[in-house]
Amino acid sequence: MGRPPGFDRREVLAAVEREFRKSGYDGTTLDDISAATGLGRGSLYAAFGDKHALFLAALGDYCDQDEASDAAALEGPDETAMERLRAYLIDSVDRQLNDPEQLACMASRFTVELAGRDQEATARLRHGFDAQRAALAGCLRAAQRNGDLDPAAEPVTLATLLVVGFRGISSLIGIGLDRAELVAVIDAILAGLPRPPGPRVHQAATQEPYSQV
Amino acid sequence: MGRPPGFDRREVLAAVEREFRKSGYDGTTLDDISAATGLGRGSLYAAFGDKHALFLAALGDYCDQDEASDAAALEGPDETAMERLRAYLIDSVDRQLNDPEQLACMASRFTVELAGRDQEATARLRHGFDAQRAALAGCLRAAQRNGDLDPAAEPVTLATLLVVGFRGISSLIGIGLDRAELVAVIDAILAGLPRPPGPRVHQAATQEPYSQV
DNA sequence: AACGATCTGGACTGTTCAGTAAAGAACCCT
DNA sequence: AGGGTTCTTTACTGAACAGTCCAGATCGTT
Repeated sequence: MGRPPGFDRREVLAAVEREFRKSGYDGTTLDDISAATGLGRGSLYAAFGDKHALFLAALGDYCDQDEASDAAALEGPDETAMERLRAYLIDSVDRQLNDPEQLACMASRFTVELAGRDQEATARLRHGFDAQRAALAGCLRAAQRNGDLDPAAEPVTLATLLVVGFRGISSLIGIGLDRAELVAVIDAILAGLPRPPGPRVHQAATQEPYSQV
Repeated sequence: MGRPPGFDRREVLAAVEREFRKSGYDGTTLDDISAATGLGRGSLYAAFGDKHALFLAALGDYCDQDEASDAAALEGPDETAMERLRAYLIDSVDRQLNDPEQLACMASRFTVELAGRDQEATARLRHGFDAQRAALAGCLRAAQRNGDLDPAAEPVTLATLLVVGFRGISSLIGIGLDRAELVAVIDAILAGLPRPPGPRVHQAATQEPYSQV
């Protein structure tokens, strides 16, 4: 038994992830990572391998956490499914807006940057997309059971629509859309989800959002 | 009067744009650009300035064309406004899917990559966003005049929603969503736009899309 | 307390990068 | 047809890059 590592793997990967997220894959140098983590290049290579392996480790760690937190945020009783959906979207906007540098999430950024170029990263991102969509579809099914959503609607298509909205919003925050506009878009998306047919008259333009902030 | 340039500026900028779009700003080298355009580094520097200026020129040229083609595609009689809207979204998907490398559009890519880092590029991208949104809002107002859309709805918010969808779809093509899924999402977005209140009963989940492919 | 295995960090290497400069080729005008 | 101006290409430069290596520090074990 020799000397144990003097760093926490999760903490290091979080710092690495942030660097990559800030400057992109090509724009991040090992010196940047070394400065951000406080580890020398030798330590980084010994612990994680080369730059690409280090990136994949950070991406994997990020996706794991993201998938778990998405599932947790969208899990719950059928009665509040629509509220969870709205809170999930608003929260993701707020998290990015409150970020000191308003960086887009790892998934939004690297889906665009690495598609068709880094197969391993793309595969991991695809898995993350499937997980996010599945969590959203589960929440939509709960809403259907509660009578908030048309039971004839296809949950996976609507979940894909929500991920599309999520990614689109995440990328557009970068050019300076403000919170009020984004919240209005989120409410317009949710207002457009198909309501169940029945006695309640649908008046999309004037209806109340599912919950207020 | 000396020797005139032996290249067409638009053609060169189109090749430059494609290189940047493929590999990103940091990932594109002047050698790549030199090979793609057939021009030496010296000619490029003399004609456009340094790498950043060259990028801005290519971005500006791309945005100019994009803004013009968006405006043209969405202009037309009120009666077919909804059809133009759908055709516009479907066309943009098809253009990207038929691209030999399925590259995301310039705007989608660099909005994410350069936000908070390149102010000049971000300003140009913001201008492009505003133009795209304005063109969509104009088309939505036409749909309102034709009675296809709730006159109480706010066209700019809905136009923002459509840009969000546009950008989200563009980025998600990269991880392998197929055309059928994307068309279903587009139809779900359009089906969710608020219909005018009135005798016609709204049954979102089962209604027909505005036109079939 | 001393040993040995492991971690650590800075120096080193070959490569590639953006940008420059100068020599040579091509073209318009007179 | 020739002169002058502009374009084009090649070779060059200093900096920055990813990745390697090794001497020294650190800690669990015996």
